[in-house]
Amino acid sequence: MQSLDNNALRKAMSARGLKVTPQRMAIYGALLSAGGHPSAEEVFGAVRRVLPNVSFDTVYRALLSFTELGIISVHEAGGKKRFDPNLAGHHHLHCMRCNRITDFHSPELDSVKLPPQAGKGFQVLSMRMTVEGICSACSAKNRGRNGR
Amino acid sequence: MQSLDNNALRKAMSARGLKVTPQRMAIYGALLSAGGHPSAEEVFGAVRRVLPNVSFDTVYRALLSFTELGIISVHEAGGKKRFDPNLAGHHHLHCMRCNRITDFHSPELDSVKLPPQAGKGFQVLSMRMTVEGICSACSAKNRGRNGR
DNA sequence: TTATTATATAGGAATTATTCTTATTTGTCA
DNA sequence: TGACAAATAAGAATAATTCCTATATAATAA
Ligand SMILES: [Mn+2]
Ligand SMILES: [Mn+2]
Ligand SMILES: [Zn+2]
Ligand SMILES: [Zn+2]
Repeated sequence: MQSLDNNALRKAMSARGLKVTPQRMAIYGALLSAGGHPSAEEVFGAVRRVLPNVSFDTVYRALLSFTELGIISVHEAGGKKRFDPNLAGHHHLHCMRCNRITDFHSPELDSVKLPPQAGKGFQVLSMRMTVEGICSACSAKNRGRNGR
Repeated sequence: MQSLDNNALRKAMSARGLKVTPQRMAIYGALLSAGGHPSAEEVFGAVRRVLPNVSFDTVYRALLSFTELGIISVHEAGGKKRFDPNLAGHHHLHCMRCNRITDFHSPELDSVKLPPQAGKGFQVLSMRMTVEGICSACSAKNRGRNGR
């Protein structure tokens, strides 16, 4: 998983006039350590273990700022935002039952070009495939109850 | 745009034990007439012109039911759900500024297969590419103010 | 180092989208 | 037609996100 080291993180922030605060450093670190695609609430929980007085709003705003900087990305799933520090180009499996999001890589997908008439004047920032379905854990649960 | 006629709609509902109510029929119709990828609020506004006493909750629940039936789809964008009656396989451009969602078609994308290790035990229901960026209208706005 | 100042933060309130509750109504099926 | 599970309207409740304001702090320049 490709992400920024502390130095590159500081640089990314100051390059855009954002102050380098202990909160922001810790929040990025917490996002990494949380693993997967955590919600703001989950990142908040993780940061709290390092900075017990950080506020939820600060965490939320920092995550949105990071997104603006383009150093993380965000997905909306299950009615909430999920944050993703993985800078490597990749795609996602999204379970409609438990809302778990899993990465996958596909050189084939990455090389697809947009039909030219599609993006007429549209400035592309990212392209990602989202595969919706039911994860194996959730299918397993049902097997016991319903059948299938 | 591929969608259901009244008859197919009735059939889809009763096939799954859902009652065919005037509200549901009107809500589906309103979703079609609203055009594009309306929010629940927007569909509500459209239905109201036909059934002035329908409640927001009824609209919202109907849209979720339709999604479960698989006769419409949902996208989360800009913090809210956006509903899509277009049954034809297609993909989306999503403007990060105004949250406008635009369809595009791509046989190339549709033919891409998942890397086999990706969906290990994952039951795929749909695959769609989301292209994020800035639409031409939003870029135009900025040209006046900032430059770019 | 110190003073200056634009930003950022904590804490809590407000807002917005979504979901729930309850009393009443209505499709569906026998 | 009659029984009844399911659906609806209306409004309350909840959950996620955003806003407000007083205080604190990182960055910058002297
Ligand atoms: Mn990811
Ligand atoms: Mn569409
Ligand atoms: Zn799952
Ligand atoms: Zn736009």
